[in-house]
Parts: sequence; C-alpha cells; structure tokens
Amino acid sequence: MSDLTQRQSEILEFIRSRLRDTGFPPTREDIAREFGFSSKTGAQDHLVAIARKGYIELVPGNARGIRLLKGGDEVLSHQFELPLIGSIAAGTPLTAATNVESWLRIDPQLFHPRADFLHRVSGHSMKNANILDGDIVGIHAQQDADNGQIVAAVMPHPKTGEDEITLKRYFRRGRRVTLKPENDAPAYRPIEIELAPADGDSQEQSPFRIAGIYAGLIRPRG
Amino acid sequence: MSDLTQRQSEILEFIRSRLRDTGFPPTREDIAREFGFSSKTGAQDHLVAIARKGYIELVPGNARGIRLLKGGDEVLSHQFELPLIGSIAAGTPLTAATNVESWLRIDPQLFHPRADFLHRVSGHSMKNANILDGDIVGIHAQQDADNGQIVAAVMPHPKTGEDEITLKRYFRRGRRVTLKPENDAPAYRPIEIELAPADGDSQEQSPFRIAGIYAGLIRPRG
DNA sequence: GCGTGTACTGTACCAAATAACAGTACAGAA
DNA sequence: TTCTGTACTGTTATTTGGTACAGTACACGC
Repeated sequence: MSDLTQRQSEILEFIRSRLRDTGFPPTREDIAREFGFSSKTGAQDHLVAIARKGYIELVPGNARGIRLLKGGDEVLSHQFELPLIGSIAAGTPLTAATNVESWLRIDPQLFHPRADFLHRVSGHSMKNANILDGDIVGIHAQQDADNGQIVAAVMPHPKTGEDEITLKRYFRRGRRVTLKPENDAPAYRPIEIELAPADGDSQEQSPFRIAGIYAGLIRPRG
Repeated sequence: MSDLTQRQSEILEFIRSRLRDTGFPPTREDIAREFGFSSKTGAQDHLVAIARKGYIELVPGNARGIRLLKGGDEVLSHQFELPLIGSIAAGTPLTAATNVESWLRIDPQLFHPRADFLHRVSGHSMKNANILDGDIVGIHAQQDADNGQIVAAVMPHPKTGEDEITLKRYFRRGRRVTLKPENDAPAYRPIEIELAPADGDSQEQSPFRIAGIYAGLIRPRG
C-alpha cells in the first residue's frame, strides 16, 4: 500500500502521533530529536520526500506547516486507539511502526495518567501487584520515575539479547537502581543495575532505560 | 454552556476551523489578522483568557502551541463504546439509558467473550480473583452460567433495597444457588439462594438474576 | 470611586523554526 | 560506470512567532 520507505513511514507515523498527542504537528527539530539526527536537514529531506509522494503537504514559511493528506480520517480514529508494542527492533524508537503489533480501540484517557502505548505482560513476575500473565498494561511514556513506581523498563533479554519491555517496581539510590519483581517465589530476583557516571562525553549505553510508568491494565478474558 | 465571552468563542471557533482546514493551529498573528487586530498581543490576551477557562491549553515556547481541550465534536458511533452501568432504576432493563453512567471508548471485542456492558467494582469481595476495588469489569450479557463462573448478579441491596450489580462466583445444585465472594476474610460470606419452583405461571420474582458473565476488566490507574 | 475583567494598540526582544547550500556515503538501476 | 534516490551531517541566513512591558478605553459590581 505504501510506496514510502521504512524510514519515511516511521516519520509519517511520528507526525500522526504528535498530532494525536499534542494537537499540532512537530517541527523539523522535533523530528530530528526523535530519530536522533544531529541536523534538522535530515528531517527536512524526509518531509520533502514524503510530500512529493503525496502523503503530506508542506506549507512554506509556516512553522509546523505540515498537513496530512492521505489517511486523514485515520488520524481521527487513532485518537481513541493505542498501539500494542511487542518486541523492539534494535535502534528504533519505541512506538516506531515496526514495533507496533496492533492498534487496540481503547481511549487513552481512560487511564491515569494517560496511556501512550500498551504492552502485553508475559509471566507472573508482577503477581503481587495484581498484574497477571496475559494482561495488557497501559504505559504512560516518560523517561524517569519515582521510587516505588512500577515502570516499563527496556532492556536486552538475557538470552536473545534483543531489547524487550518488562514491568518492574523501580527504586533508585544514587547511581544504584533496583528493579524489583512483585512475586514472593524465590525464582523472582530483583535486578540490580549500576548506572554509568554522568559525564557528558560518555559513549556508554545504559543497560536499561525507562519507557514509561504503569498506568493501569486491561484483562481481556474472564 | 459557555462561560466564554462572545469574542472568546469567536476566536475558539476560528482555532477549530483552522485545525479543520489547515491541519494545524493558527499563530497569534493569524488570529490578529483574521479579526483585524493591529497587534498580536490582542490575540495573545484572548488565548490566555480562553486557556484560563479551560477550553484550550497553551504550550509555552512552541510555535502554534495551542491544544483543544473541551468540545471536540466527537460524533462517534457506539460501535466501539461500552455503557458503564451504575445503579439500576426499578423495573428498567439493565442497559436502559437511565442506568448508563457514561460511555467508555473501548472496543467490546477486546474482551472474550465479547463485553456488552461495563460495571465498576466497589469493595474487595473478589480480591482472590484479582478483581480489585475500582476496577471496571466487562460483562457478557447472558441469563445463565456454568458452575464456577464469575457472574454479574442483580439483586437488591440489603439496606437500600435498590437493585444493584455484584460480582460473585456462581454455583448451582438443583434449586440451590451459591454466590461466593473470592476473599478469605471472614466478613465475606457466601450467599445462599433457594430458587422458586419453575411452574410457568408463577408470578414470583426471583430474589436475583444473572445479568451476564465476567469477561475481563480494565484497571484505570497504575 | 475603586478594583477587576475584557478588549484592544504599539513597541521590542529573542528563541523557535524554516530553508538553502555544501557535503558524505551507500545502494540499486541503466 | 554513471546516475538517481535515500539517508544523513554541518553550517548559516532569514523569517516566524511567542512573550513581556507599557499603555488606553470601557463595562460591571461593590
């Protein structure tokens, strides 16, 4: 259906999500920041390409002058839908199109705080928090969390090495982070992480990052 | 309905029309030009007033950072909405308009079996089934149930006498029905009910009826 | 009469944002 | 091999747009 390249449709999807979340389109700089470009020209080039293919219209000289053309009513319907995020392709932003398993028709505003995406829980590690295997949790996207909050952490799977989302209760003291499962069984051990010192020049990748905080759940069966 | 002044609602309407037509909000200068102000400060003052009254949100430092809050003309089909049933007015069918507290935008097909209506749980009587106070349960409407299923039972409140919905685990042996809470605390006692003999002419009201079976839940907060 | 809110004009500053120019690198088709 | 398109980095010029400050005028309630 799409004659857009992978990257281009990711960017188009980002524009849609920004419209959904903030009510207005992103700037070139917003796009560059989201995808990790160091220059906004990269974003501009993509926009021109997407516009040339007829998916958006660029209004010259206007800040945020991006108008969606195709799939316009899709934007409206996406207002009450949430992406279900499965596994995470390396180096992609979380809600990139490739990581979206499906869209579920649920009003994001049902959750408090508002949910930005969904994730299906597998396993029983959060049993004591009444989050069960097969539940779909709503996650409010944010980069940090308070002590004791349940977070969606992104970290490589111990065996496959592929990035995945897990729910854990978050505690931090200084540079020491503890991610604690909520299950008394001995198999469930807290994960201890020592954050790299924050010297601006460090190239080191943190072993995990917070994708957001737990904002509620859906249990799809009785 | 509107605590906005004449001028303020004109400006709000202009913002809406711009979003419809161009896909992004107007700038202060756009507004000033439209209404013939010679200075954009006039527009800014109006925006601040409208924001203060809760109709829009201004995102500081962002070009066109205007977000609509109220009055998004949401003409949505009920196809992807479910009624939240609160207390039940005497002699009304369950999903009669009077009993509907609100409509929540959730795809009924998310639940298995499909949900026909929702009900907010109050109390901890189903704690062991991992259904908590404040959870919103999806109910699949049907008149009977299998032994061991969790049902939404309609019965008069012991004090007020008003019909209400409660969740219980359902067991039936002959004419004897047991509605069992899922909580070990001694305060939660099973309810035992003797059904009236089923002679077709009986005018007798059964002391309870099954509104449907539990089909899953939504927990709206983290 | 005084304070408060609405409805503007006019000036000014500066961060936000667009947009153009000059590159590099790589992949696939002609 | 050359050409075209994608996917960027880096720099700079210029405009757009937000916001603060200082006013004027009028209406309304206390």
